[in-house]
Amino acid sequence: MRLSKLFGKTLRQTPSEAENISHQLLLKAGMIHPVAAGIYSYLPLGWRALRKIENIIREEMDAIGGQELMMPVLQPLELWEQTERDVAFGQSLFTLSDRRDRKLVLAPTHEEVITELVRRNVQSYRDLPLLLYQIQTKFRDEARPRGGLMRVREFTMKDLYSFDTDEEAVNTTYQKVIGAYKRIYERCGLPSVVVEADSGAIGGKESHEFMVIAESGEEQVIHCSKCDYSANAERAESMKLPGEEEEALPLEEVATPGVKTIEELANFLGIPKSKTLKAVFYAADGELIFVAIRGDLEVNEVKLKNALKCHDLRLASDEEVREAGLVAGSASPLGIGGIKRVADPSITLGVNFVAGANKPDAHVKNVNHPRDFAVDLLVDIAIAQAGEGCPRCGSKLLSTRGIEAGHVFKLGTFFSERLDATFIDRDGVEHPIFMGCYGIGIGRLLAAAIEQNHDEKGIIWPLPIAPYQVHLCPLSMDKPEVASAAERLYLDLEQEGLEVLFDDRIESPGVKLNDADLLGMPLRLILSPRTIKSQSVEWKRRGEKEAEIIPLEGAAKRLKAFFAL
RNA sequence: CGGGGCGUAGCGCAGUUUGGUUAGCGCGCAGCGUUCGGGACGCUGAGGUCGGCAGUUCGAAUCUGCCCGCCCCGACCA
Repeated sequence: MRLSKLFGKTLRQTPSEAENISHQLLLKAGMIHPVAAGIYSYLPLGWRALRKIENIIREEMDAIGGQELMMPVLQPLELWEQTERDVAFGQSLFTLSDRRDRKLVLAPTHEEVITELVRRNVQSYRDLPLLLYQIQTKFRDEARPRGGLMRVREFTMKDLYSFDTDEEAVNTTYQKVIGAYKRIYERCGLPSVVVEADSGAIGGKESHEFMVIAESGEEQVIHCSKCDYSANAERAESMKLPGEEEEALPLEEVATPGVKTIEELANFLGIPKSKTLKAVFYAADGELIFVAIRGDLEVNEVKLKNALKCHDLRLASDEEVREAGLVAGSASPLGIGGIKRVADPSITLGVNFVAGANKPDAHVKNVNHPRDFAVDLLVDIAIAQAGEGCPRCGSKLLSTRGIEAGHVFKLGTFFSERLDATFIDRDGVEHPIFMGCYGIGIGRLLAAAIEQNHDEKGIIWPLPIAPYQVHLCPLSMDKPEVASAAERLYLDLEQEGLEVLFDDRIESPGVKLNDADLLGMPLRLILSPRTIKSQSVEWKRRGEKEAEIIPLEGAAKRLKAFFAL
């Protein structure tokens, strides 16, 4: 490809709208163009990189027996109502009507359609196991798209669906896919870690995410300093620090004028926050819920949502709390009734807690569970924090940030039961099919690859996903001897089947070299009057400091051999 | 959805506080010439509904109201 003809221009200044590095570099290099919030066009270079990633994914999916197919973006809303996932996705689901006023959705994912498809085509255990995948555009009306390609509303995703006869077979498939995913990230130049994850709106039993560890990542990962436990913070468990051991004392009311927060309470009474009980009110699908947790801990809303099995969860407003006859700021599990009470097990770690008195300006000392109050649900709803104990081995937990580059789920029979996808086993008995699903956001993977592979000058493409392998960069293209040598070398390289970006522009060296660094192809070849004189060409790998001079004669063959490795 | 910031040429910005000729600058773009191993220089030139609508005013990029869009933090998010 001749750079002079390439659609898409590099920018000298970084567009001010971009905050994170992959976003800045993709814009600056002319690889993407914004259309609206979270909606991008891919220009030729960006598109080539994206397609390279797709092909790597295809190869790895095919290698484990996956079969590629294609399903529509446009789907009847009815199908989503059957699994109630129209509710689960809520506002993130793009909906529209056709000319007959039929309700349609722009698919955010394809479990419904594929389950329906498999239902029609699988009858027997002999048809299983089955691995089907597609690379397709998906739509999600994200509340806040961000970070360039990191979180967008229209994106390309590879999703693989697995169909097995039983739990055990699913486990085998699951491990096989995890293996393929590891190879994919590795080939894309991305070190990834597998972490336990929440399964969110998709439901299902078990789920793991592939995280690329990066400061710019949206996700918080909690991992053990000793063993291999690691989990997304929204899912992570931990051993909380224990409270003090002491004799349980009788209840005692204390006046606490003006004290509203846990912070103020601890200061006012001169006790640690871990000696208090925090009370929080939530509205779960509209129902007011009382939540208690030890004062030094925070509520993990994902866990709480899962525990309550609700779709919509938010903090209750002061008004809602007041209407229920309760006092925010001095609420207490003591004597509270007519409302669902949920508590974190941390309320049993320690004794003689200080809790609210359910009236203003007062608290109660020496509160103990279950002596003084009962709860309806005692379940882990606490955020795990660095410094706490690993749930497996007890060692110290650490925290880091990561980009979610892939997500795999064991779905069980959620979809197959609702959409009636069954098979007949060896003994003639009908069972629902066991499913798994496995997704990779390709644009996000592209962005993650840049986040991990760049320097202050620009992108450093990992070879397998680079838009072109070679950046042929002749300086002084207006000199006939340079131009003709460059043209010849370009032809030779293309003839060897190499992917070459040929900067045939007549531009100053500074411009050409800086563009080469910005665009970031793995190998840069320089021709100039100097190298022509010695019948040589300069060879430099992007990301390495040292250049090498090789003879012009046979250079194309040598490159071919280099890339064949 | 809550909080904050921003919207003036393809990109980066000034001008808005205190309304007043033809709205500026740098980069980029076009032409000519000189340069040529890390974003060269000179000359000439093109390019703008000042996000939109309405209002105030003799006069609005500038003041007022409403709306739209984009970015960031949070909530949210397979």
